Amino acid sequence: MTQPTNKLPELMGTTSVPEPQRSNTADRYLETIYCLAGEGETVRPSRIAEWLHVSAPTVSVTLQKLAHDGWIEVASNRSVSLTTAGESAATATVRRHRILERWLTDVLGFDWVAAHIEADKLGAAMSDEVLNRLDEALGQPTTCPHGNVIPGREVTYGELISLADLEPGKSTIVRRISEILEHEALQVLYQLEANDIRPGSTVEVSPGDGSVGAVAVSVGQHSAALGIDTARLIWVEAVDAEARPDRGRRIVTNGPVDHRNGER
Amino acid sequence: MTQPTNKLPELMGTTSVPEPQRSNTADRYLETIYCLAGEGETVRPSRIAEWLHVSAPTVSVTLQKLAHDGWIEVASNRSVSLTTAGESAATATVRRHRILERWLTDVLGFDWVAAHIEADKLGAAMSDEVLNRLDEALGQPTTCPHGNVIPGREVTYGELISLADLEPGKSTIVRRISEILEHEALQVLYQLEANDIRPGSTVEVSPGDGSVGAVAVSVGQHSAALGIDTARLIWVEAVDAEARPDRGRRIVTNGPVDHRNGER
DNA sequence: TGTTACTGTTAGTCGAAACTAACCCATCCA
DNA sequence: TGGATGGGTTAGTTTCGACTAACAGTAACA
Repeated sequence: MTQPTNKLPELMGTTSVPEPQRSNTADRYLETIYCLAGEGETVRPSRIAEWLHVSAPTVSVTLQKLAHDGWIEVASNRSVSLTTAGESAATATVRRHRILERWLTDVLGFDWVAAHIEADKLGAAMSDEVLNRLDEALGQPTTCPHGNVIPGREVTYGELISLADLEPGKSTIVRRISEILEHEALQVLYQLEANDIRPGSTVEVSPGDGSVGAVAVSVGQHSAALGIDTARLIWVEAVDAEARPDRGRRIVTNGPVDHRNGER
Repeated sequence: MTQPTNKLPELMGTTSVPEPQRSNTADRYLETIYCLAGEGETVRPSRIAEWLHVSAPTVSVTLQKLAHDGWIEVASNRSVSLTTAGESAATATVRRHRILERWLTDVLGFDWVAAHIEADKLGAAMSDEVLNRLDEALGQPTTCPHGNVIPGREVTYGELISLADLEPGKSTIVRRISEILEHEALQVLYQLEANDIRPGSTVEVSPGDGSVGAVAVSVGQHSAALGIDTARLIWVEAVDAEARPDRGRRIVTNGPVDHRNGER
């Protein structure tokens, strides 16, 4: 919708420059850039196109506009990063999405996939005021249902490693499932939930040796085989914590950002 | 937003004709027509323009499209009415709006005006599934906060008359505040709520005789003066019920529609 | 070194939904 | 009877955000 008519002026906040108004579309792009960067990927136009299911030219033009309006910067190698303003806009949108997911799963009983889809739709339409009251009613949760930290909140746990790197035979706790699945493999996300592979679950990689491109994990009573690409997107507590007491408990304020991966 | 891309096909429901898809804009027009007709007004293009705060040509073109798609019919005297399909689409949208208003006021604590504005934004983005679960969580309310019946629900009470027609000195119960205020005088709506003139409140018209274009009413301890145009939009229980036992209790399924007003 | 593949941009188009300007037509009243 | 007045429509424009087609630059490889 594009009617500027029944738009109430939001007079609260600073008295400085009247922040250029972002469209819903702009918010979706900023959110995408934020999430991709948070997953440790180099953010390129092609990746954004894939993530948002739009064409490359569309991304190209939109990025120009976002750069012109001061939300992002495009480096000479075409990699995209958020400006300070862009970052703060993005965190607001991400926060919105994650709180909504919590509401949809915890209060209304939706599964992860449905909650993600609905949160996407609702996020664009919900005012900050409604969101804040919802947040309060939910008891100010710290993470989304898949364990991604809600910006502004803090979560305490040990160092995280990918499930793909977990030593077989040792059990540990699932902490976070990457947002990448939400955009590229919803059916996988659905199956993880159905197999009870979720934040807080205790998992163990079975010491089977013949696995090729897959890991066998057991969760509670049952077991499941995961593709290695999927396992890489599931983050669990490192089990050698007591061997390295210097690492100890760690406070995470914005998701376990890990830039070691570099590009894919 | 206008991307047809990430649109999930809704395969549930009947196997008949694939109902032409309505845009959010179409829904807003249908809702408007439904409400105006429900208030007993003749629905004309100019009225719709006023209600939605858009220009006359915009309405003209949109109505042509709606008529072409079979949602409405335009009579030779330019009055607009809903087809069966249009009616059912409109009731769905109105239901959505009223349930959302209930949630926003009862659960999140918003005032009537804020709730109306937010419900407008959210209604367009919320899927039926989310709405239904919300409805259930709310205990399937029968009316919106101002007493307008949620389509599909039933409410039982006596015959309604306008507060402007209430005999002075007799006290009665407020049942419904017209939707017209939501679109044309939000500040009045706000003041009514602040003065506790709301469904369920007991009111009495003070027998002052010198009033010109206004009525003085008392609600509980305090009193307030209402413009006659406002009083006409507040519906209360008729007090002569026992004098006419044949009228008795009445079941209202879709708001106390009253066509006697004709045009304004 | 030259072809191929990948990535990205430019140019042009489309549809939705709003707008203004200008015209059409009926009614009312002097 | 002949203007004003007001409601409605037609025509044409704008903005947003998507698209396709076509072109440009760089890297890989034969």
